[in-house]
Amino acid sequence: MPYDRDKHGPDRVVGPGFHAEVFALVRTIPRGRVATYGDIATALGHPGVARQVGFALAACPDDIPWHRVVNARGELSARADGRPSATQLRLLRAESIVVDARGRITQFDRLRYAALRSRAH
DNA sequence: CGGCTGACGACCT
DNA sequence: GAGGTCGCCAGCC
Repeated sequence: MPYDRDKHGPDRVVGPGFHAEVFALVRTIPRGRVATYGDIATALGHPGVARQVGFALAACPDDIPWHRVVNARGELSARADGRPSATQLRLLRAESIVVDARGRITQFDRLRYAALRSRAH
């Protein structure tokens, strides 16, 4: 899915090129591992803009492993319809990541990609 | 200009 | 654990 400003908003958050930086970082998350929106924001030097990271991922290209990004509680974030993405769930399970009935990733702490964890300060 | 809205999150009851 | 508050940024009334 190509970037569509009308549907996905500005390709500019906390400065020009924010979306591209988010995509580049998400691409580094290994198969079978996950990261949080906040981890991405903090790693880019902008702790606190986790929401904007989510916004950016809504517009990401197909070759970005966006499904490996979940919220800080290790759950698949809800979409506009109030429910998590079935596609995200399928892609995660395809990587042997276990998601329980409430949408939470089992062993989240262990699967969280260390290289992107809160390196702020 | 003012208020509302998000694939969020840290804090406080 | 379940709720509520507030900060975050840009777009759109």
